[in-house]
Amino acid sequence: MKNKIISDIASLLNVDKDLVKIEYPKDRTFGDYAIPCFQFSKELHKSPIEIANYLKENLNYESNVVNGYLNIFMNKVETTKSVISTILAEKDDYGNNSYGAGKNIVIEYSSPNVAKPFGMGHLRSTVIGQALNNISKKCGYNVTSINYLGDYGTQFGKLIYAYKKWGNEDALNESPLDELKRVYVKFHEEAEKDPSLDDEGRMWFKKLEENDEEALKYWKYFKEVSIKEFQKTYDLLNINKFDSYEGESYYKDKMDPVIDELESKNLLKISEGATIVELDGIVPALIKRSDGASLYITRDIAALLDRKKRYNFDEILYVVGNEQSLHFEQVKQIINKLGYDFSENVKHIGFGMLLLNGKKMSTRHGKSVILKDVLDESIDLAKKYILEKNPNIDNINEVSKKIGVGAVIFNDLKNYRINDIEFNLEDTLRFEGNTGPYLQYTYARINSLLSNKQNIDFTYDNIDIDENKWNLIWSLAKYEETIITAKENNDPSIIAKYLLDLAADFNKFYAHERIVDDNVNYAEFKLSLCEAVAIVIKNGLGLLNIDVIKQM
RNA sequence: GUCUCCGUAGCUCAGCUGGAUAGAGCAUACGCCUUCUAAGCGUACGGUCGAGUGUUCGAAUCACUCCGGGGACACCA
Repeated sequence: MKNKIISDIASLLNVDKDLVKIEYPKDRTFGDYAIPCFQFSKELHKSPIEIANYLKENLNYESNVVNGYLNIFMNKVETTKSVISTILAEKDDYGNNSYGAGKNIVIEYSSPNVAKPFGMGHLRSTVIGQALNNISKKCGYNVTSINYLGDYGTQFGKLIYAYKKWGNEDALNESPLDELKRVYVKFHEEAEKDPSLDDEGRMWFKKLEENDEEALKYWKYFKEVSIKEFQKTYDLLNINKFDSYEGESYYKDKMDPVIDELESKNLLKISEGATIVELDGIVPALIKRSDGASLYITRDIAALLDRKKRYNFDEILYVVGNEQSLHFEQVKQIINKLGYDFSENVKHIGFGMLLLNGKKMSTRHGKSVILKDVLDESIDLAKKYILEKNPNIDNINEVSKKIGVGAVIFNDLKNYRINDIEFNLEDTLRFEGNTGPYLQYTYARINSLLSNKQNIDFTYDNIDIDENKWNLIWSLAKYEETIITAKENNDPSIIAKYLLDLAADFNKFYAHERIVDDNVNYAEFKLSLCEAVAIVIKNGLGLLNIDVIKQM
């Protein structure tokens, strides 16, 4: 429809299609679409009002002219028929589109560190990445999800040394991650007093790189127990599996060819004993330490080239915190300098930090906040609130899990991802206002209405589509383009905001008239509208990886 | 110091590929359940869009400068 209006106007005015802008009026009573006519003035040498009036006279749409805008009104009955019948027919498939059809997209996200607790620091990457995964699939992309586990690096040298020195096997068997965390924290405390420990750690990492048997044995064990532990958190978040769990270690033997390639293209320089690549406008990238050991960026380049070969992606998303933006700039420049042409399809999907009382949630010195603990706490709090509202509820454990976890996810996704967010469990779980529970409540309310639906054919004769209903229907009609906008911006918050608006439209409609009407035909129409809303809320929350609840 | 992100109502934030009187939620005050879940709906209160200059028919939105805050910046990832 949008495209048809644009081409109609472009051909009528004989201007380029790109010059025609179509937007939604600020005030919904102005119209359904608005075409500002100011930009045509220059080219056509007429006033915007004249042009708008000319369009009104010559286009076959119901419209009016205000302040240089042409406001277009849709045929309410026809649009309503089409929207409701489409949604009820397509259900979970409503909003599926071909924006990314035939394209491969690789998304790297979550990426917790082996041998460390799955901390809050990885929450944002996990939920944003999973949402982008769902959204991309909805847009027709062939998605490959990668959990780039932090299973390699100097910290493993430190950890092996620390475990050998202070570790306790019984404790390790009982609660592996706690014991590993304990010795790791111990290492940092001791290293502050005795810096030579850092050298020991580096030495053990070097052994690991050289496939030393003892080092490898510890490393494998640490990884194994960690992955088992992580899955408990993923289960809570409804994340089944990733297409790949190849972590940094996978690229252990794939870095030398990259270094050779850099060498052969004369990009390497030695500076202060380290091997670097000089870049344009930004600081040089350190490829090898002065002791010859590899660094993060070297692996990332190896991984990127490897993934390009294996997945032949059209686009690759790295869902990693804002603080790494320089790193990804370096990676892209190096790829360019190596002569590859896909660096513009490498996208760093940055996000702000989670703050606790205005401060960063830290992982150093054992102060990390464990994600699973927070989710469990959220579930408990949700349970308490739900029982206050509805003491006789069925399936309290399942409901509080869905609300508690959903609230945490929604809180993370509702704002533009670049911004920092203050994490406050009380606010996150508020059952009023712009929250996950508000959406789940709206869904449950509709669900209870739907028991009155008879699933009979109804007609649109004598059906009054007033302002509240029309706003709701028009919102439903915008779902698909909202998904595409979310993908274009790689920003799940666009969906979250849409759902809040949709729920507000529904609740307004619900508050102002009775749905189960004495007139059976009218009731059936309204219940069909309600069902359509429920389908879209479920569908949209699904994209955010949040479950709905039938009763709460 | 350099680069970068951010600065909108008391608080948390939308709006930012320029467009019509700057919008929500929370908080505060009041109102709406003998009928579908009041976890809802409504009314009121609340803004020099950090400051300034410029570009434009038009700037919260773009450019530049300044102020304030966060982050990154060589052997961590």
